[in-house]
Amino acid sequence: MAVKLTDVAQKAGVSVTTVSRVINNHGYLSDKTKHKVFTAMKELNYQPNSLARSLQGKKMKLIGLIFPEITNPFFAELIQDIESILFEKGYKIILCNAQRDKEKERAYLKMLLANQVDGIIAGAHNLGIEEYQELGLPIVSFDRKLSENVPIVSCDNYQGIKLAVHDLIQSGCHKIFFLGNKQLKGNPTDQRLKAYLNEAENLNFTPHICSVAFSDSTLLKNITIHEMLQNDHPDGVVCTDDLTAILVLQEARKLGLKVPEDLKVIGFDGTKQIQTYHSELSTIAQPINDIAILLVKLLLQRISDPNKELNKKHYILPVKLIKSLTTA
Amino acid sequence: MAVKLTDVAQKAGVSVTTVSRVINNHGYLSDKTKHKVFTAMKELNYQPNSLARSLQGKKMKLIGLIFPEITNPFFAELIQDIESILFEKGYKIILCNAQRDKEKERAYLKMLLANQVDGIIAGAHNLGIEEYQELGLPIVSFDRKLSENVPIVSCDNYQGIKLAVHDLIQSGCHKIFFLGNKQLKGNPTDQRLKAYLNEAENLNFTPHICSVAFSDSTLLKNITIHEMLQNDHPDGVVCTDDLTAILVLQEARKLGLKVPEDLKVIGFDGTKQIQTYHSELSTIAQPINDIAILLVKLLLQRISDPNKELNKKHYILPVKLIKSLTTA
DNA sequence: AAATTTCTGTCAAACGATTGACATATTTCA
DNA sequence: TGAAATATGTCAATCGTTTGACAGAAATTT
Repeated sequence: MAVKLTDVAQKAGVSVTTVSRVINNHGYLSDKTKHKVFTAMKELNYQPNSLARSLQGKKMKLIGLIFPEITNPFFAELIQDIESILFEKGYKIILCNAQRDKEKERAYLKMLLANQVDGIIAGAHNLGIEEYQELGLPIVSFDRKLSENVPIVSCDNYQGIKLAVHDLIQSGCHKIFFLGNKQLKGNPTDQRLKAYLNEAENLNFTPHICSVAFSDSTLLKNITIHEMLQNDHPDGVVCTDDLTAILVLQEARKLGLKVPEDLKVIGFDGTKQIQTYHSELSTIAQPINDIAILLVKLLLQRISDPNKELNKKHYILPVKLIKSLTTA
Repeated sequence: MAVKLTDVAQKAGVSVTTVSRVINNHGYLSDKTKHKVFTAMKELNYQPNSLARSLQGKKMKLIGLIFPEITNPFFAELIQDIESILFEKGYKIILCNAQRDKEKERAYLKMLLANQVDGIIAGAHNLGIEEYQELGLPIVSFDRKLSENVPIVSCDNYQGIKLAVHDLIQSGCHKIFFLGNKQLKGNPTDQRLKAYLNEAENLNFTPHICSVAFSDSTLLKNITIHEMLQNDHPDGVVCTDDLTAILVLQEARKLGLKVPEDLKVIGFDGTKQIQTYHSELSTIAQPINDIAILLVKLLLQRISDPNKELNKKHYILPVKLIKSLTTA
């Protein structure tokens, strides 16, 4: 059985109350007793039972993370950063993999509630707004509108695509395609398509949208991309994520298209991983670490002061164009 | 405040005991009462407090996962698979990112203990054996020897490298380098180097080891790889992971070496991600999903029957050679 | 020496749920 | 009709920890 308060008390030769007082630094305590208790705790390798503590109203120091997947390098890096920052602050994370599955996401929300998490960072894309509203828990969201009183953090999606389009135009492209999700759902990522359409108008080129859903299989995406390249002959493609952009590069290679001479591709996300292992890809880089820092900061703020009005609903962080060395 | 048992009882017009009995299906219960209670639970969106339950000796249904990083696609896919399987069985995971940091790993172990996890799946590489021994918790390990009574799951590391070496020889290579970690620490992955050395002897070629640590930075790895390619002119390289193998491909390209004509490279891991986005890479594929299934199965066995003797200490799963289309 | 401050202990209630003991009511079926 | 089975309720203890009330003891100040 695990070591408990009474064991420590016995070992230190004091009462349980005293041990509890030492741990919580509560009331008068002599250095001698404190020392006795601390050494006893160390010797027994005592860990206070978080569960029992939290029943007393103490914080669990537990945060739920809900993301659609972790194998996507963007989410992996974001999650890793969030985890590191939270660890520094004494929080642990329960990782939830919503997998584009509404039911799973719903089940996860219940579970997080049952486990008394202190708050949730939500980045999944499935559920309607309602379920999040009635949780009564501090929540912050990434790139997703959940409810009026859930702050959103996202990168400057609009500026990102604008940068991408301008870069392609400046590189001499004339037939620029937008490759990504076409559906608008009121989320910040909608700005990507909007930016493309606006810039098409501003810069006077005809918009071409090739629709692939984030959730489409690689196979399906490849077919769509293949058709686009073969039938429509774009000379520039703006993609809404790096992985899809790489598929475009691969299909282009198969078709014997020369990159960047015949075709220029720009991705979106700019993870360290893609930049390291696919440095041939130009991309719009999201400030992943800053996003992580801000998400955590906002969440901890809301945890410590849940009723405070939001000073801001939507935090938009700047993006950066990273040009590939081969395209330069 | 969160809904609790008393609220449900009040709503359903029964006693708390009855509600608890309904939830735990304990004793005699009429369908009518069950129904009343269930509807009350739904209407109030009641979630039993896991913490309070676990104080009663109930399982938390929580598993701690300790891995060195999650941005590596291999770990990302393994973690994702483990998570999915555990979710199906009603378990959640606390994700711990040990980050090659001994202190962080130690802190995590304490934290998992304090949070009353039911068991741990360990894949990190930092700590000495001692700390894991005295946890008094069901543990299973991936690719790592932790203690006599912690079962290990790994792929057939030996066979993997053997397959790789044979393939290179059959493809006509004469100067085959081993690129990976040189230190032997008594872990299953040591078999990779061992297999290489053995096969060098069996197949009569001189072994060349180029040492890069798993934890080296990409920059450092690149320098080492660059020097190896430029100074030693290998015609085949066996890598102990796919990411390093890709670095070799990239450096080779920079040096103007033709792959596979001048140089053949084989990686190790075979993640879906690398296979999708670097299909030019031959690799030894680990059966990630099977590893996940087995890890979970063994852990749950140990949780349900902690004192049962292990029938086996080390489970070795078969690997598969995946040849790239370009090399074929 | 008396008053005050500091320290430690005992005791008990609370957190939310579980569960056994026990009582009582209702139903079932010999 | 009466015994047995079924159904529900009351009450209290328990899990490990926190915390307030209260009581003394020891140390410090006046």
